[in-house]
Amino acid sequence: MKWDELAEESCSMARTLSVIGDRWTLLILRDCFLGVRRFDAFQDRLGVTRGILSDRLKQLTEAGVLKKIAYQDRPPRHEYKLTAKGLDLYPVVLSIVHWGDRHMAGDAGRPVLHRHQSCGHLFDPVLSCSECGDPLRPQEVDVLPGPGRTDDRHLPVTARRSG
Amino acid sequence: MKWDELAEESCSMARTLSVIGDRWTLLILRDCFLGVRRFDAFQDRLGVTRGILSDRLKQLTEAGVLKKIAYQDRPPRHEYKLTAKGLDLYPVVLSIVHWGDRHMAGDAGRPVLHRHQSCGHLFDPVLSCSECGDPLRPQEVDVLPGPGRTDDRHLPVTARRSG
DNA sequence: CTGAGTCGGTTCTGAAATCGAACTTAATTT
DNA sequence: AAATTAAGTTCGATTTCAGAACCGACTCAG
Repeated sequence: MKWDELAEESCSMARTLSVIGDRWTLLILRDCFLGVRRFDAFQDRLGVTRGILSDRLKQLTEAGVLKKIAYQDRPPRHEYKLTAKGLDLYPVVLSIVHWGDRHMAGDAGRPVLHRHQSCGHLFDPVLSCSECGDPLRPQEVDVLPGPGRTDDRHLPVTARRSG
Repeated sequence: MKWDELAEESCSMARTLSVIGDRWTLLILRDCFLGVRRFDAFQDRLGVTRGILSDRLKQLTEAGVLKKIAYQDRPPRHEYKLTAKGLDLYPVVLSIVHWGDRHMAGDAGRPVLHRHQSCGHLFDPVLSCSECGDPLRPQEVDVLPGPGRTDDRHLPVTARRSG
């Protein structure tokens, strides 16, 4: 399967991965959320080759996750900023960071801490139910066919016993 | 930068991506959460080549995300199951799916729906603060150096003005 | 007891992606 | 005039991936 075929799958995960399912892309997004905006700044921080960086920034821009904003005209220069669509990736990024904090931090502890401005506390992110507010656990979630389903390859195995 | 170097970075995101930062790995994990357990079942559902699948399952097992469990002896056969460490990736997987639901679903709507058993409602996942319970927004989160930090390449740009 | 099928892989070759380094273009600074 | 900055592009060498065939241990049907 190729990257552009991924986007056609009847699965929201596959479609999302067609945009962000690459390690450099996700590291670029991490830096975006940390306030990095310029080509050379990404390159210095990430250590990625310029060719790859150029390609990934173009893809993210075409996908509507980043937008190019000019900050001077002669010579033309611009910076990359997260769109609303890109800002919506915050839960993805923070969930990934949090798993690393819990399971990949060495004895020295986690490399960064997060503080919630509105309550003032250091916190961990928790994924919870929009309806009742309780934390979500995989055993307590049913996966059902939705209106946009075109095949049942991505339903749970327990829901496909008829075939 | 190579994959094994990623694991040494002073950044929880980079460390996590050294384990799951690959599109096939994440699709394998999606299927794990949907109840897929066996090599050929993964191969049928994903359309991945057997060589890649073999490699990724080995990596996930070595990383402690999956464990091999024998279900018969002659010939030796086993299945792959999520460990506790693997189950902790649920917020990552669900956040990715949810972003796809919001931003990549076509006119037909999302391919699958999620129902929370304990409250009975169809829901969206929300990332919230462990301390006050409010939804987290990137503008309201401060990133601070933690005890395990070994350099400041992964701090926000605003926290590095001294250098 | 032969032949097909199952399961969990490995091996092979050509195609594609990535790496590192150098080069380009337009403008400013020394 | 020469160096520097910013945002890329280009190029050859290396690495990874895709697609297909093959393998080994066993079971089952005839």
